[in-house]
Amino acid sequence: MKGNDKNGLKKGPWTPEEDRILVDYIHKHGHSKWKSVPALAGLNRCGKSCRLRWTNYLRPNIKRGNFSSEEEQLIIDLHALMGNKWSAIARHLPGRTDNEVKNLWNSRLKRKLIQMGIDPITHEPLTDPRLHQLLAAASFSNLINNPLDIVNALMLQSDAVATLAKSLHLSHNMLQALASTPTPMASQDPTKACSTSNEYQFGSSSSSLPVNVPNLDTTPQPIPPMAPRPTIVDDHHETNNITNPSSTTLQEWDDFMDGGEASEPYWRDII
DNA sequence: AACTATACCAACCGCGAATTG
DNA sequence: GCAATTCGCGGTTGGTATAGT
Repeated sequence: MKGNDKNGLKKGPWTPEEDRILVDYIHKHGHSKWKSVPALAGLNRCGKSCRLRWTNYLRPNIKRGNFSSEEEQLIIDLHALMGNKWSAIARHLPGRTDNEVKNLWNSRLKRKLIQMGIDPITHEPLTDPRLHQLLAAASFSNLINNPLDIVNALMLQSDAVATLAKSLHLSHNMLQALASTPTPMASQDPTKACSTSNEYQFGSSSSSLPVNVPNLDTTPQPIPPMAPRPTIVDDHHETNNITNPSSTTLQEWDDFMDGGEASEPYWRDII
């Protein structure tokens, strides 16, 4: 039957009635065993489908609607730090699910970064071949319609390439600090290390977003940016910002580097 | 008005980790 | 200690809405 799997379980979109049944059941009995939830609740769904529906849609305190620019910026910052750890990123955005964050990234943020000349995977400036590759893959009609944006992206790149050289220096300092500081943290997954902070702030500039991370219990620790930090700007203002590469937040990275804050002792303190 | 392309989002799938017996 | 089961996560797909031609 269409819409049912081989076990006769229903697949596809949930109906309001199914939602009501699931919510009622979980409110009364909880969900200690997802596998048994559908049978006990009287739903013709698999447990996995119930769990997904609950965590991504029905759970209390889910925040629906558009992401604010602050939330978008935070996702970019966290992605630079954690990579595709959507659940970890979502934990820092109250009311948002990993699925929502992932969808936002794949549908909008990734493209925005590419337009700004930033590699969405590494968060580093795109090299020419990589830029062409991504631009081709993304088929940006708006870029094509506005050749100025391509020029802007390339200008951003030249600005960023200089920054990249400095970031290599930073990496060197980090490695030195790691090598000379025997600590368990050095061998840990940085995402795990991050998730144990109560809060952290990106960069040292005044534009850093204060990131409140609830329900975590260790000492707050400022974490510097791991990569040039692109700032998402409103579409309506994008052109104005981009036409002046020197005014981008890459400058913040420069300041961070030039200020000597990213020296080996700095990283040793962090570690 | 009809068709096509694109963007967005909900849901599914498969895999690895954690838990249980 | 090990196999089976359950859960959580990230990647991907498919449906729908909207914009563009």
